[in-house]
Amino acid sequence: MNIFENYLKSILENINHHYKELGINKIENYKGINLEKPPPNFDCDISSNVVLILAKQNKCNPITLGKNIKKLLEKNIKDFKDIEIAGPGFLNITLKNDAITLIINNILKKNEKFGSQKDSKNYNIEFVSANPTGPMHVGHCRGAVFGDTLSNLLKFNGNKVTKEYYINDYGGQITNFLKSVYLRIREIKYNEKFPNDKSLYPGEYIIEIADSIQKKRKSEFKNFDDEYEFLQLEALNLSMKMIKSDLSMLGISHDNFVSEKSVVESKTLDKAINLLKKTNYVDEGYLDPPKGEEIKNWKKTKRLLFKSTLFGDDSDRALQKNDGSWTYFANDIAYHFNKVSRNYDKLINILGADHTGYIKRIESAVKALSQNKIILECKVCQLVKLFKKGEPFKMSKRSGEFISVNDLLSEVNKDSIRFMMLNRSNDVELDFDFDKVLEKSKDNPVYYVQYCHARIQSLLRSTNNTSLKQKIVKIDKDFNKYEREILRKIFEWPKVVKISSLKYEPHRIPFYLYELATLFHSYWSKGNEDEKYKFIKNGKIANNILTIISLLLLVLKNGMGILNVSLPDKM
RNA sequence: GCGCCCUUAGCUCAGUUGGAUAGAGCAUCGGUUUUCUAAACCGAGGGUCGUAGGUUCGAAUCCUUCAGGGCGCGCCA
Repeated sequence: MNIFENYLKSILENINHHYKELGINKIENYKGINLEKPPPNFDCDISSNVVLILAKQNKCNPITLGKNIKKLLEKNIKDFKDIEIAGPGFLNITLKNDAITLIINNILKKNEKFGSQKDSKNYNIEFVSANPTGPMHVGHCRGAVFGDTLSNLLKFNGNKVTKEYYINDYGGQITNFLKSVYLRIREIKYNEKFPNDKSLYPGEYIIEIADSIQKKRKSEFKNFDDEYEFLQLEALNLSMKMIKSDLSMLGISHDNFVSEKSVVESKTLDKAINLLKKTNYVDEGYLDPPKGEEIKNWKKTKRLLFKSTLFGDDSDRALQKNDGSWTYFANDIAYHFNKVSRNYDKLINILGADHTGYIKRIESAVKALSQNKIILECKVCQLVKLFKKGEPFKMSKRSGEFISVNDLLSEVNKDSIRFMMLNRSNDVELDFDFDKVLEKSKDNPVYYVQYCHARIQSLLRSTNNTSLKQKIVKIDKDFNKYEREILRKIFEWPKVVKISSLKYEPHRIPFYLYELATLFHSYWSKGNEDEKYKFIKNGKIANNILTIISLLLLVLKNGMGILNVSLPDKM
């Protein structure tokens, strides 16, 4: 039910049926022709640039062509009440009341499907994938909320989505983490001082993990290597438990957890590398040291490389380390080979800004692994900058000074966090001011949207109105200008959903909902100035307003549903 | 040195895959409540869309140049 698409179709059909009379060629190239909501200062329902595009294609005067097309469409499309030619040649279309009534009824019939795009792809979205070396911090939060909301959005459109978490439970960082736990256990048991070593994790939570493990295992903890396997099992388990609990408090749950360790231990890597060797994407070679910071133990020796320069990357990428063991990237290729073999139509990875440099090679790898059949698209969330009392607040995992999601959630609710994290394009840095979020003031846009819902519920309560489930709406009289503005905004909803999912930009949804709420609050307040705009008269709500309210509730529910932000009845 | 992202009102940011007079919030100033929720509304001021070119009926949007800011550039994960 996208009125813009529907009417665009009939307009173009009409023009193509009568192109000779219009003195133009049949339309072959539709690029750029569109229908949209007119700018606020034009009082009409739809506006289109068809004439401008066609005049260009046919090298004729837009105004003359416009007049002819206007005549044609007014005659042939019965939903159009009136067409005006404005500016350089825009068609500004006003719809008949009957047409509007029909559209509204169609929307109400669609109900929770209103705006859905009828896609049916099978997506895999990998997001969060935070190292299991500690709890989630605020920085992880953005990617988490982004990935989850994008998943909801794609599901809303009828796609199948697998939300995936890749557990980096392998490699040096994990050893350092386990060693830290081990040393904390020694600290607890033998009062040994925890060493001041940069490679270790000093955080407070390590002590908790250590304590819980040493209580569970009867052992002297005399040798790190002897305890390794047990520590690995237990400590990683505890870490993941913390992370999952944090995610769940944010309303996020993944469908699939894939462990790097299990990928490494499987034969996937051999298969993937063999395939890439056969297709000539992997070969032995030498690499020059990188241009940035100098690396001490660089050894220019022959090793297996992935030829990502074939895809436009700056350099080929090493698959083997000095000692011949596989690099992180090699393991990641195996993991993505595993993803490719699971037959998704599209893979999406949500990354933090610090991993931008990694995108080219992994996207290239997926192309190579799937013979260009499957596309991996990486979406980057820029940094979250933390502020406390207007002062920048630095945090680092190394020093253990960071604000965990858990700390945050003990003070701010999930709704505010989610809305705040999404109320900005993923391409720009996000200032996250604790004091502002904690204030629960009207500065916080989530309250503004929620309040819109609460006000509507309050209206319905005070008129004992429970019959909002009406299937067919009858319009008693013309909608007033405020109502028409709200209607036009509501008609725009499918387009917002479409663009958001097309570009993987869920932030458009909170912005849209905010604007919608503004129109409602504004209309509501008209009753303060003028009795005739009061919603409740003689204890009843007029049919037109009831209609508007039904539509608003529908869109609020669908929109906030995608964001997974609640809509309280009372505030 | 290279790659990616950003540069729009005093501040923080939207901007519909090229459209009409570039929009919000915050801040500033002024106004609205015997009332369906003031967590709200209305009004005012505030702009060389970083710079310089180009593409065309038309550019904040596309291309190129330069400048400024951020992130990254491992044979770490």
